[in-house]
Amino acid sequence: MTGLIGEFSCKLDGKGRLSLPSKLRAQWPESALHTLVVNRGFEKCLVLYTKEDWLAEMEKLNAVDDFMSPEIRRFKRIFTNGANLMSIDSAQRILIPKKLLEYAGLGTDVVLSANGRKVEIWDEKLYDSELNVDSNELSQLAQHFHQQRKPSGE
Amino acid sequence: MTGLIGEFSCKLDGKGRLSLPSKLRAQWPESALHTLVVNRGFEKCLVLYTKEDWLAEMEKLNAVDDFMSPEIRRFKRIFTNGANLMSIDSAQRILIPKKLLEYAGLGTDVVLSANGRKVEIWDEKLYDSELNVDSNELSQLAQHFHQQRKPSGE
DNA sequence: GAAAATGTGGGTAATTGTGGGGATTTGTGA
DNA sequence: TCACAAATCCCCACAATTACCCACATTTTC
Repeated sequence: MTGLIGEFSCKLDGKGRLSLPSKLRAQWPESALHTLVVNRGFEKCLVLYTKEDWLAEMEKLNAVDDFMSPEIRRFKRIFTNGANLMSIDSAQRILIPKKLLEYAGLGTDVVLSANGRKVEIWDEKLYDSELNVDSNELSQLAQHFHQQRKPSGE
Repeated sequence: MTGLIGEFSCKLDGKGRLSLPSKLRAQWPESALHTLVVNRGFEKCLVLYTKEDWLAEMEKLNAVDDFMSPEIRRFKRIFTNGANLMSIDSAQRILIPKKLLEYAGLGTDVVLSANGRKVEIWDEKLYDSELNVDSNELSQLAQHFHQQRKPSGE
């Protein structure tokens, strides 16, 4: 449940429908497929969860009361963002809302990238350039990661 | 019941009527649709609840005694004041009172954003700018959230 | 290589969204 | 109390979107 794996190339048809690869579907329980949640990602991509996993994410947010401060409300809003419920049709596809298609700049060719409990949906070209690094940059990123990791480890 | 999900683009017609998207309606029991409550939001937006959920919000307020202070009384008054009971018409629309339209600056294009037990109603432009953050600001917000969360964890 | 399962595309019917006419109710001022 | 204007409600009509269905290409499995 917490270890989705896989990278898949798929096509979006003219109606904005995306068929979920069977190898991805197989990693979720049958029942979950009728209540999936898509949302904007922080980068120019979308994120796909089961409803259950999405609500679990939301739990964290709802632990803090709205009355608290404007910043809290804004933060929650930004996170909750464009979440949309959807279910797969008889051909194992989901219909992605227009607004989200635009947000992520999705064309015909897209890539699904599973990781943890979420699946990122990228336009293929953007995905390729996102993953395109030279070794210098990679080692810089690793260093940054290491520094950020320390404080919370204490 | 506690997990409304969805972001919807809708139009307000010239009469101030807003049709509720079917995917939102489907998340409430049929019976609730005839007793919805709209109110001013803390930001420049409106908030929509079922009557049941609204009453639950009121509970929070009533937990604090009126004797406490003038500010308490004023807050309660203002918060309670804007609340309007409404029901959907045969075309699945609600009629939003003029005063509230003005308060939230609602034009033709609005966005409904569901989260938890409430639905926020925003003018589309305001909504877009509310959600538009750069990464610096976002990390500040996240930090703020993190700090607020701690106390309740103890 | 054949059969099964999956991916892709599109047509059509049903549902939903949007707008507006006009009757009824409510509020206001003479 | 009446007349008038404004707001609200109840209809209907059309446009847009979505759900459902089928066909066929492609890939996988045996």
